[in-house]
Amino acid sequence: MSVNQITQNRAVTKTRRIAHLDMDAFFASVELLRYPQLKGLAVVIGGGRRKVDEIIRAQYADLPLSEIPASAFPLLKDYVGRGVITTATYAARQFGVGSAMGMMKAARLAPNALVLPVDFEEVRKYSRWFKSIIREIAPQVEDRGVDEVYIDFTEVPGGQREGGRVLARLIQKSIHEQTGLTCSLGVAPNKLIAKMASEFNKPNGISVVHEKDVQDRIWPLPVRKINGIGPKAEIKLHKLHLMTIGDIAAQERDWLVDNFGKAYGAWMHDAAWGRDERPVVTESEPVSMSRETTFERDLHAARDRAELGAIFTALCEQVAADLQRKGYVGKTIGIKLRFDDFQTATRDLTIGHFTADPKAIRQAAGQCLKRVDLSRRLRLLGVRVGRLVKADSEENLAVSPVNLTSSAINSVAEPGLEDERTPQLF
DNA sequence: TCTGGGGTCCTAGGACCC
DNA sequence: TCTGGGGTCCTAGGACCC
Repeated sequence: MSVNQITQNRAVTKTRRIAHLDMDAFFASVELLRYPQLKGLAVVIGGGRRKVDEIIRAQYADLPLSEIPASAFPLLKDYVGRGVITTATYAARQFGVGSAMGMMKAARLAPNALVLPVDFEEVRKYSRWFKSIIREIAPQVEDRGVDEVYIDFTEVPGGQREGGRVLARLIQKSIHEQTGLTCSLGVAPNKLIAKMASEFNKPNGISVVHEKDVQDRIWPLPVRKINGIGPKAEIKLHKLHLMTIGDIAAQERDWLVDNFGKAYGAWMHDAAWGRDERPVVTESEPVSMSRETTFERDLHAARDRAELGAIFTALCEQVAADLQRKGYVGKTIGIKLRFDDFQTATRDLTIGHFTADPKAIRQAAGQCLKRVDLSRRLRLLGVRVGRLVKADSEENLAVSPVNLTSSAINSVAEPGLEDERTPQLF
């Protein structure tokens, strides 16, 4: 038997061990590194674009950040404007405030909590940092946004010890020693269970779940704990008197299919039984890029024409800049509108060639906008570019006769976008 | 006083082609 | 003149996630 065969045979006997790692109150914890004097206080991160902390820093320019008194920070009750909470510290969560809650509602629950705006640059810096620490220990890492990853422990030396707990401890300790941040991990046979397990001992906890534990530890949980069952599915499940994951598991697969559709019903049945074969995906290409903004006040297409037009153009320029910076081009240009009643509309248009050009995007987006009834006031406007390929890919560089034809047609069919004779806004 | 911004994936109908 | 089925692309909306 060759060495290869031996290692292969050994690999076959290994149990799949997947970890889910979730940073604890990530956005807030990053701010607390800067302002340690706020540790233990109710702090909320979120809200609008105003740089509250820059004002504070300017006021106390002579003091190090860590010596600015806590009393200098703005209170939630004094907050004005739109926006939601991104993260609340555990002290703030005691008041019932949490992620995605509107700022105004949060202000009623925790008026004396402190508010800080999101510092995306700082957050992204720490995000890259903690992920690089993980990759040095266990290379198979799947990105799930700024503050979460899945990690495949299966083939990592020591990844099987105590079901993965030893490696989880090492990662947790390394991240804390180097960044000062804490995280929680769940280790399980697959991503679905690992994701649930990482919540079991939050914050700064580790939880190991085996296949045989599904009945005891997963089935008692509410249906909403399954990653993929959201508010709508939860309501429907409750109407059918299914409250826990075990309740779903007790149903016939066909019954779930009848009630939730072929794909979703079957998936739900598998999920309730803890079955999930999805691999840890370490690399992926973006499908779309977008920019959107909610206005300070609702705007009307006719009455606020100039303001809206400027915002629209700026959004197109931002998406174009994002595409160019990251080296992508796309051929489906789309817009998103949210009206004052929160109804949302989207329109898109696939053009004959790939582009990352702000003017081309602006033109196509303008065409989309013409197809929407703009009598209602708007609270949000967005621009998206989809069907992306790499700018240096063959698909983009190959100029096919089809491409030539459609762009020629476009340029003939649509003369001057900002034509004087068509005084419509867009 | 409601409800951010950036994404992915799925569904379903119609167009169009073979 | 009537009658097919399959495959792919496009578009709009919606659920869900971080």
